[in-house]
Amino acid sequence: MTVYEELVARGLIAQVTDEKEVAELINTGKATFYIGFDCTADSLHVGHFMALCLMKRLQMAGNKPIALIGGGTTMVGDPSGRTDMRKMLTKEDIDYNAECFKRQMEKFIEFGDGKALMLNNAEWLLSLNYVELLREVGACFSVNNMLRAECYKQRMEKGLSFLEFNYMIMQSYDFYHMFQHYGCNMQFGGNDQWSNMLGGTELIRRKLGKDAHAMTITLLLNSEGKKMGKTASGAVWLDPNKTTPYDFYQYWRNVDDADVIKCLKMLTFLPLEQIQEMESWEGSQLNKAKEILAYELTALVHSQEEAAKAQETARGLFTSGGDIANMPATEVPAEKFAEDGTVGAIDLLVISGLCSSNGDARRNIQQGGVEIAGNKVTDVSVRFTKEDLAGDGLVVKRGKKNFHRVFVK
RNA sequence: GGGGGAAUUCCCGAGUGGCCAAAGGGGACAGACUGUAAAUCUGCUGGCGACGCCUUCGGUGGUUCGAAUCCACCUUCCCCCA
Repeated sequence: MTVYEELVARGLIAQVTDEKEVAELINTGKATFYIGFDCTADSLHVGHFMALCLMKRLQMAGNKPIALIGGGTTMVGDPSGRTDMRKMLTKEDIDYNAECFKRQMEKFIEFGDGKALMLNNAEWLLSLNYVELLREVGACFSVNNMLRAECYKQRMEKGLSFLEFNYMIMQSYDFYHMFQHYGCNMQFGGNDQWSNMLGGTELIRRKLGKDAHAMTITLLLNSEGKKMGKTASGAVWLDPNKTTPYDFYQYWRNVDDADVIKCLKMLTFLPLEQIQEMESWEGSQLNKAKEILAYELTALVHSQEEAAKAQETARGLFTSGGDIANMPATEVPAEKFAEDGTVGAIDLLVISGLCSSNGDARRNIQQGGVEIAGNKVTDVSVRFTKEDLAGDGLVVKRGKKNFHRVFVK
């Protein structure tokens, strides 16, 4: 099976400019391709992870990846897939974010020995001269065509600033620039980037009369058509300080039945044959597949060790007995104890972060959703002593899946 | 540049002087049922030392006993004309 065939089989490919040529290039290791990452946050998330995996797959096949950090494009802000304008980030924020991205990427892609490049488009975009750019590049773009692009269409109702309108031009210029200076002949990106990417191939054709290629990665959507990797509280981050390995593991452990196989194919490096075998699994058997998915991804993003820890903790909590050593834990500060040396159940819920306020904690208790040390708490006014919290402390549980250990030293 | 309209709690969206912590829906959360799944049903959804108090309806001032609601100015967005 060729690399390209494998990508197709895994469901990773959404659109390509010219299937035959793209397949030929990447199968023979002749592609120098780039994927752009705009630094809108201080950590990469699952969406980026997919892109990094793709880079890795292609790198293993002998192609040369360029990870492009969008220090320049982030100054403009990509309107694709957005219904409103992004918050404008300061130069300092962007630089900081770019630094964070860089560190995280180095864990996934091997950059030594010219095996891969990491570039920052701030390098060439920020010094562009406006009028010069308009004449050089602007003349190659048709506003009529741009307005027809999917990424702008949905903004026609809510409004689109001129700043954002230029995003496509910036991204196209990136490709044009790297085509000339780094021999970059292909661009990959999320499917929502398609029109921006075509802007680049078109620009290269017009300015240089040469062919460049583009390929988009299928967006990872769940069975309800929503982007995966998002929780109520935001994205699932790769930075362990923003999303702990345990939470990361749990996110994948909890995907819908309908999405497990797709995730395994698209996100893990497990051989396809092995995944195909799992496809025949049904009902509660799928739980096994979810565990594999969660373990594999946690191992890839964090480490084998972290994955094993998360798995052990989860098994302990959800099945029997349980190893509470790796459960998220918080020390109860001395000032939280009343004069009689006790803390209330409500305080413990808030201190542990399981509930956002006293009211929230009260509500959860009243609805029968709280357990402390294995006993259901039904009385809002239950209190605990320092002795109760000594040693390993107490395991506080909110709902079915949220555990936290609280203790005193 | 001229004219018209909009901004409400996590989101959508009612509310046009007291009955408003603010209808309804979505989402989230909790319970039952389950497989750490889905579907369904139920509850719940600003904060607090909680029959009370405090903060909230784009911002700042004002009118009033009383303002999400009225007035002025400002900010942002939409639509029409240029």
